[in-house]
Amino acid sequence: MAAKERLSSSMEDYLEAILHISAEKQAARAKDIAKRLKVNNSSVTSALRLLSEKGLVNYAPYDIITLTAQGKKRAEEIARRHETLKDFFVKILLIDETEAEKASCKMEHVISNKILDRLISFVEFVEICPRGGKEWLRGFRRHCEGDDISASCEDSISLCLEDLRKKAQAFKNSQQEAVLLKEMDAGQRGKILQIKGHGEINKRLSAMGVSSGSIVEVEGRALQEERIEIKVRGYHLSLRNEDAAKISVEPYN
Amino acid sequence: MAAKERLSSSMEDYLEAILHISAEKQAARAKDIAKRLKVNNSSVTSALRLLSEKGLVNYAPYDIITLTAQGKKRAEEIARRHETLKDFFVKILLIDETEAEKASCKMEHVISNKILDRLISFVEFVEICPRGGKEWLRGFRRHCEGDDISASCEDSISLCLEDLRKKAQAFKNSQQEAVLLKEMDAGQRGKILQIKGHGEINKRLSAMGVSSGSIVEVEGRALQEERIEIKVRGYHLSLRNEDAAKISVEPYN
DNA sequence: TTAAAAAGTTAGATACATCAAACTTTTTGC
DNA sequence: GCAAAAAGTTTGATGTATCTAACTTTTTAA
Ligand SMILES: [Mn+2]
Ligand SMILES: [Mn+2]
Ligand SMILES: [Mn+2]
Ligand SMILES: [Mn+2]
Repeated sequence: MAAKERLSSSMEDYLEAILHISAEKQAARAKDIAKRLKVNNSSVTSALRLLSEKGLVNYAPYDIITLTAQGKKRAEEIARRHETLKDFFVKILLIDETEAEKASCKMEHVISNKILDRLISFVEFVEICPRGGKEWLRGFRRHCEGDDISASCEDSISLCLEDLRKKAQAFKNSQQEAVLLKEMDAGQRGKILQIKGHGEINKRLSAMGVSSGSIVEVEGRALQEERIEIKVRGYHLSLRNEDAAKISVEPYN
Repeated sequence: MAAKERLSSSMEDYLEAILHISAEKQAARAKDIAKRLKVNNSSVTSALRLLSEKGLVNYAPYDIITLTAQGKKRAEEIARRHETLKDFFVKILLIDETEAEKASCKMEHVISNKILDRLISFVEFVEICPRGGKEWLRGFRRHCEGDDISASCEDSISLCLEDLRKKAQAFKNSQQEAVLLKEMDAGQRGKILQIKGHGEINKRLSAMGVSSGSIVEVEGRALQEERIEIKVRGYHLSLRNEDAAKISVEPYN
C-alpha cells in the first residue's frame, strides 16, 4: 500500500464532500460537489482527476463518483476531525452552529492528531467530571455574556456544593456495577473496562486508540436491534451485538 | 486607509517572523527570516516585495527590513492569535511546548475572531472559577494518562469539597475591595470595574474589546516603575501609571 | 584596498487552486 | 427517436508559494 500522502486542504474538502453526498444520495455527481464546495464545475473535474490518480476516488469521465476503500477511510478521518472540533466549539465554547460549522471545516485541515486526541479527552472530561458538567458551563455562559464572573462561579458553586456531593456519591456508586456494552441503552455513556478475546473488534478498536479506559457512548441501534451504534474517541462505530457482548463497560449515567 | 486585505497564511507568517526578529535584534535581515521560516532566500525576496506593495513592510533591495505601522499591527494580531492558541494547548490541554508551538502556528491562520475570543474567555474561566483551576486540571491530566476518570474526578472532588467552600468564601470576600490597577502587583489578576474618563486609554481599550468585566493580569513594571505591563483579552499592553490609576479593578488573588 | 565570503536578487521552473468560455456527452421530455 | 437542457470536460488564463541555479551587491577581513 502507498504511504499516506499528505493531502491539501482542498482535496480533503473534496473527499469530505463526496462522503457526505454519498451518504445522502445514491451517488455523488460533480455538480453536487461543486455546489457544496462553492466552486466551479471545472475545478471539480481537476480535483477528481487528481484524487483518482491517488487512488482515493473511482472516477472516469462522465461516470458517477464513488470513494475507494482508501478514500473512504481518509474522508471519514476528516469528518471525524470536523465533528470533534465542532463539538468542542458548540458544547464547550458555546459557539452557534453556523459559526462552529464554518470554523471547524477550516481548522480540520491543520489540527494535529495529538491535539485532536486531547480535545476529545477534554470534552469527555468536562462532560463527565462532576466538577464540570452543565452547571459549570452555565457559569461559563454567564461569564461570556459579561456577567460577573464571581456571580457566575458563586452561583455555580452554591448550586454545586450540595449537588457535587450527591454527584460524587452517585458517581462512586455507579463504579460498582460493570455492564456489557450490548446491554447499554441509547444515550448512556461509560468507561470501557475490558475487551475480551483477540478477534476483529479488538484489532479495529486498538487501531483507533480505543482501549480499556476509553469513554464510550451508545448512539443507538440498527438493523432490527442486531447492531449497536457507538461513539468512541470521535469515531462512530457499528458493532454486532455478538461483538458488543465482549466489551464490559462501567456506565456513568 | 486601505481596507484590511485578507493575507495568506504564508504572508502572515512572514509578518510574524519579522516582528519577532525585530524584537530580538535591531533589524530583520532576509536571511534570518529564511532561517526562521525554513524557506529559501529567494522566497523571502518575493514575499517582501509583496508585503511592501501592500504597505506592510518597509523594503528596498539590499536594504534592511522593518514593519510599517500597519504591518506591525497585523503582525501583533497574528502573534496574539498564536499565543492564545498556544496558551490553551499548554495550560488547558496539557500539550508540550514544542507541539503546542507548531500547532498554534498552523491554526493561527484559520481561527475566527469569535472563536479566539471565546477561547480567551474560556481559559480565563477555567483558571479563575474555583470549580475549575489547578486541582481540576490535575484531574484532567490523570484522565489523559489513562487513569480512571472516576478516581481522577473523585480525587479532584474530595480535594475540592472543602477546598471549594474555602475558595468560594475567599472569592466572595475579595469581591469587597476595589483597587486601582496602578496599585496591583505583578502576577495579580482581577476584573476591570471601571475605566474613568474618555481619553486615549479608553479608546485604545475599547477598540480591543476591553471593558468593565474584562479580566486583566499584571505582567510587570517597566521604565523605572513608570509603566505597568498588563495582559488583557490576549493583548499585552504597557500603560503609564497615570493611566492605570484611572482603572479600578476587583482583584482575585 | 581589494578579493573572497556572505547576503540578497533575478530568472525560470514546478505545483496547486481556481476561474470563464468553448466544447462534448448524457439525460430529459415530448 | 430526437432536440433541447443539463451535466461534465477541455482549454487557457490568473494568482500564489515554493524551489534551484545563476547572478549582483554588500560585508568582512587580510
Ligand atoms: Mn474543510
Ligand atoms: Mn469539514
Ligand atoms: Mn503561522
Ligand atoms: Mn505563529
